[in-house]
Amino acid sequence: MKIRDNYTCPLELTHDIIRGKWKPIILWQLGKGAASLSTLQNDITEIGQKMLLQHLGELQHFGMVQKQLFEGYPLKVEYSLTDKGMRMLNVIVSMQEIGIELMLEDGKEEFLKSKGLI
Amino acid sequence: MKIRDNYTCPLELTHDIIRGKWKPIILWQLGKGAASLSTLQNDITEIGQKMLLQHLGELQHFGMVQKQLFEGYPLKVEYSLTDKGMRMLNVIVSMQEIGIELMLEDGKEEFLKSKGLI
DNA sequence: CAGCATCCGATCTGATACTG
DNA sequence: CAGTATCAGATCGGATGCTG
Repeated sequence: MKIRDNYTCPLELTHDIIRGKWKPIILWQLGKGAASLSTLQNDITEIGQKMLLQHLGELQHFGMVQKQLFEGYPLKVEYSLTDKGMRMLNVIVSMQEIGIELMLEDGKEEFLKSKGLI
Repeated sequence: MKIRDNYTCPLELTHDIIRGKWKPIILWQLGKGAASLSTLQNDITEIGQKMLLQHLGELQHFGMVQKQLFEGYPLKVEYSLTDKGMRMLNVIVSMQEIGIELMLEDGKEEFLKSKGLI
């Protein structure tokens, strides 16, 4: 993603941070706790490794996610939310909640039930 | 914007609704009250007419915005938030708030003051 | 004033192949 | 397991000109 170096409005900044097809779901997953690259890739069905790494990198750039490296083989890495990331998670949670509301109003109860969301 | 006809997750739906460079600011502006096309274009500096119309159309598609036509010349149109749009505004407000927090932590007080945001 | 059509460069996404 | 490089197609953003 093209990263700007300044913003004309706070809204624009937040919008950029969660921009991209996979950013919200990555934050959502990390909200459950730290995870390795492969764990994330298993949990987020259909995401490719390249997009996962790219979006993780952008989230690190914005200070939402931190990476911890463990020495030795096999390689081990743990991604987790920073304090900022946890606060950003509030926005993600709001998005999830209103999304559920909208889907309910659109007659998607069955779908939501099948996902265990209601 | 390419519009999907189904979503695998509520978060994905909300993310799509506010996707695009100008959607959050358009919702923000309409949160202040109904507005005409030209009013919006004046208030949102730098947006072009095409993007404004396109994003307004998408917000209407998702039921966030409604359009009221007035008969006679000169033509008059009023865009405003629907009930859903007003609820979505809560997400936008959260985004603005966390954006302000992040900018403060990044030493942007002067900028925010100049905008009257703090 | 409100809105549409077209064209083009910039960006985004994803598949594939390769490295430590 | 974690991460990089490259390439192609889809999408996005914006400038411009035209219509009712």
